[in-house]
Amino acid sequence: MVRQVGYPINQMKNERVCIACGCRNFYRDPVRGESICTSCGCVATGHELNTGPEWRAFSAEEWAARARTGAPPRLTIADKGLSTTIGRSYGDASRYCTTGHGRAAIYRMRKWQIRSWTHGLNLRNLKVAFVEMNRLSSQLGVPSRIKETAAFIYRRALAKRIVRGHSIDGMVAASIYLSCRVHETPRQLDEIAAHAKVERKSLARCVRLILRGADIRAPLPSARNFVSRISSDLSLEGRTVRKALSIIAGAKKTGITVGKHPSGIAGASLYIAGIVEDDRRTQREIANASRVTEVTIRNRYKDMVRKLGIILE
DNA sequence: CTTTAGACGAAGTATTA
DNA sequence: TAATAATTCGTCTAAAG
Repeated sequence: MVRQVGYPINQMKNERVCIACGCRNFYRDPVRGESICTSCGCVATGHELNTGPEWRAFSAEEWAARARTGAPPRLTIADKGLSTTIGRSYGDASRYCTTGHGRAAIYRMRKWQIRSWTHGLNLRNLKVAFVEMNRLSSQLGVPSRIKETAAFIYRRALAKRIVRGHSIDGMVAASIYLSCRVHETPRQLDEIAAHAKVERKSLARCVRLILRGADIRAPLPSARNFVSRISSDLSLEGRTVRKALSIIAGAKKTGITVGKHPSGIAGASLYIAGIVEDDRRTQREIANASRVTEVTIRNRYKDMVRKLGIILE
């Protein structure tokens, strides 16, 4: 279950062609609802986000329960309205994982879900947790698809007895953080901690606990995932974005990115790309948008320029 | 005055003994 | 558990534009 939640079918089918270069390689930024062409860097405001439900249903009754035409999910029926149920048919809506590993994974998912249902104690915990999850999600502006995954992660953590002895709020925040990573639109710990009811430090501890104990595989945040957010904050040109992405790709090949802060890499790449493409921003601007310090931007960009042999001006 | 460069120690993280 | 290495961050100083 490397990717237990895929994009909805209708989004996958809804492939679009870049107006500028004709390719189909869009990098989506659901936070802003924009798609950015990875070939030419042009930004297309995404209609696809609203063409269908952002959530995924694991079963037919789930689909019916979630449809927006009905009453909004109520917390008083937390075991129905807000819970994610995995149906018995093996195979999920995005048609991944229909045999072998995936099948076993879905079986495991289902087992843990049922286990967490049946404990009445957990229900009370879930009610409290979902209140915070809704609050934090809307404050952070995460799409509901990510919120659903976060709920799933939290339920699993609860089922595996990881929450016990730690603050619910911290675990909720950690679930959202991990969910963002699963969906390849990572947020930074600081960003989430700023709106959560816990310190960054304990949030990080919760994240580690879940990662270790709950068998959640969230890909490490990649610098690429931060580029679109930073660049649109700074209104950088498309060609600059594209340049930055190619710098990142080059840097990854040489292996100088491992162990470094991804948004630092992203910021430094955009800084370099800005100079190269004559679409320059100051280190301070880049640092603010990247949510790292100027020092980090400097160190990273010096490193990249030296190791990649980029000539500036 | 603003931007950039670089040095220092503090703090948090990951790995190893 | 303790020690170690590598990293980011905040602050400070200095130079260049």
